[in-house]
Amino acid sequence: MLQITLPDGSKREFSSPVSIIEIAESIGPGLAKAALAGRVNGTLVDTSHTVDADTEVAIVTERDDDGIEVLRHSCAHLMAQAVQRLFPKAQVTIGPVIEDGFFYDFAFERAFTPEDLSAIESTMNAIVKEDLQVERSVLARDAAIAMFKGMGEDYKVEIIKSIPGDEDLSFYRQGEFIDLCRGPHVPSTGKFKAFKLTSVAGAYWRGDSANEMLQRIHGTAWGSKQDLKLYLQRLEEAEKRDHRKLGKQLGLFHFQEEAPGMPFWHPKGWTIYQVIQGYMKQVQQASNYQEINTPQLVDYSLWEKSGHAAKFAEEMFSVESDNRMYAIKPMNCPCHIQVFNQGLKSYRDLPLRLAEFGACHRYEPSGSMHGLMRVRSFVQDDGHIFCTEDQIQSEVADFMKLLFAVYHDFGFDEVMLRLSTRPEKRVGADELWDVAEQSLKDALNATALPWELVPGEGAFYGPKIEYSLKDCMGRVQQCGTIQVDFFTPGRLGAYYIAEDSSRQTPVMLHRAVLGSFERFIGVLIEQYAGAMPAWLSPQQAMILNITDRQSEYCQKLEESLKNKGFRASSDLRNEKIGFKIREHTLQKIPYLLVVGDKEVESGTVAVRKRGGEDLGTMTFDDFCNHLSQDVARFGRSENSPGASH
RNA sequence: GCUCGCAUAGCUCAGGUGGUAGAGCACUUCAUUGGUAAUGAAGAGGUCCCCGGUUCGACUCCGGGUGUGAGCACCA
Repeated sequence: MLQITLPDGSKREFSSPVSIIEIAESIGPGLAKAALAGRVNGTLVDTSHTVDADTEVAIVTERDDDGIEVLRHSCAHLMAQAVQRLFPKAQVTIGPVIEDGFFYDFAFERAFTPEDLSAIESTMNAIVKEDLQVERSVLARDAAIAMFKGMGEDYKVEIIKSIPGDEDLSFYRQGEFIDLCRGPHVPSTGKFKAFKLTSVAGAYWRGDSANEMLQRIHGTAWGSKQDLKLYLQRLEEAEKRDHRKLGKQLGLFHFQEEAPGMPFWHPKGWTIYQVIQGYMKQVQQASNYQEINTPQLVDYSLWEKSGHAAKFAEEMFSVESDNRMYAIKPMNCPCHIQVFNQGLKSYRDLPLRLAEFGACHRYEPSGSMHGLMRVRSFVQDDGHIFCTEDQIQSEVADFMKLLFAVYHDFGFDEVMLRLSTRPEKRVGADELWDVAEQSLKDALNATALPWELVPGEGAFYGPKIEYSLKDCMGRVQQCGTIQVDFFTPGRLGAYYIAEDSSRQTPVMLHRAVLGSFERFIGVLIEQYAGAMPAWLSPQQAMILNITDRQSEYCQKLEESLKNKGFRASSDLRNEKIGFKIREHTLQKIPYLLVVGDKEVESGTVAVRKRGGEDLGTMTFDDFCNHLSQDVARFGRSENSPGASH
């Protein structure tokens, strides 16, 4: 007797070993039809999987996240099958599930075209109609290699050879198509209801740019047509929030051919920039940073000493003048050490915190540039803390507190934390790396927040914590960072006099909260879809007259608002009020003040918000109070607690 | 940097088998002074990204650049 426990706690008995699909059938034909996979003691399996012991079993359908995942993975196989039907010469490589979809990489003599994509999609639909059974089988490594060799699938052979161990490998066959795969997969190709191929692009074999380029086809798959539609709508919405598009529409900045990757900031965009910078100045002052400023051009020899030239020469802009080579600074740290080095430092001076809104230039690879998110000229809210080893812990903790308070003010409460550890190419002794990595781990664990370990991704001089926000397309944008560096200060001759009057090398913490103003503003634009919170809005209030009779009154209002420190202007054009409201609403100005004869007479303003909400008529003072409160709230949501700094 | 695509008015975009181009919005002028998302009329506006080649003739075809988009690689 076999006892199966279902997720609701109910138990079913079977007289002999039983498959997942049979269990589903015993519950109901509807469930059997919907079954995509099973979960046995938490492990996902095919519906054909046989259970031969007392255990917990769940039937996985499209309503399960796991079910969708299986569906997407199987959809990648479906696509590969279609590709090989249409293009028998195409070789398959890998086809994993990703967020919202899947991709599959093919080796083919030419690139796939959009026309190819629709042909592939049609063939996929045909295969769905054929409702082919998906069958799992197991082969020994040697047999598997022989099989793929016979099929001319060189990449699969290479994949198998690179799989460690010598266990047997599982395969999935549907019709004429067979693929190496761990599974599980849907029971038949008839299970797909909603999928779409979205794009084709190049991708390197094994993610290595030294290798040949494959053709990657991206697709998305969902449990229902409705879900697919919602997903496509979500993509469209995200596109409308694209900061590049909004930057143009709202007149914030532009790029042009003569300065690739270097933004030209317009008055409105620069206002946002300046407000953020002013805010950061205050925050850093309150946290005992001292602001400095260092040169834009520095002799190349300094970058050689620091080790940057050896690693980043290709990405540095340089200038020759009077037979001397300068680099346009790609980063600020070596310069900050020069400031530290002026005058003899005592242990009593530590921790010494230097901050700079440092303009940097890097020759980023052309294909990596992306609006404001990745640029060649940018300004970091950079800071370096010179301290002793004992002080690392508390400095990192203080920095994290500062960072979360700032993000909270900007309306970001979800932050992704990652710890990147020693890379292959690095400087310094491993014992020091041990200390540096451990201190960051301790700091992360002290927060009780989840964090991800990314081995090998640290800077060449030290490990780092990265703080990332998501942009509207779901792309993760790294903003803040803190890095522990035991090496650069020593390379550049920094030292302090310790208690025992010995010379000691300080530890340097590199840190940035926003990362760069450029990227952070890009993320903000997308977060708010261009409708910046009042404190950041380039224009906070626009005064609109209805006829020329109110012009003088409007100008007085504008002046009063400006005197109170608000960013206000008036639109006195001879246009209808509906026209002006439309225009300024599209420009996402938070408050529109409508003034007609009635308002002039009573000394009031009629207040309309950019979302269309009518706050009614109020006195000028009441409006000023309202706006003040809105500005003081920063980007924090209405009911969230106040700032902690 | 790599693969593929794209580049036409200030903006968003049409367009043509190779005979130098159009719309809407914006802009300018005139009329209109209108109470919460587009008043009407007229006018002006283009080296069709750049450099070569083919051709009687190139915005269109070919080659090479540059910029840009998606993805990959890179990211101090």
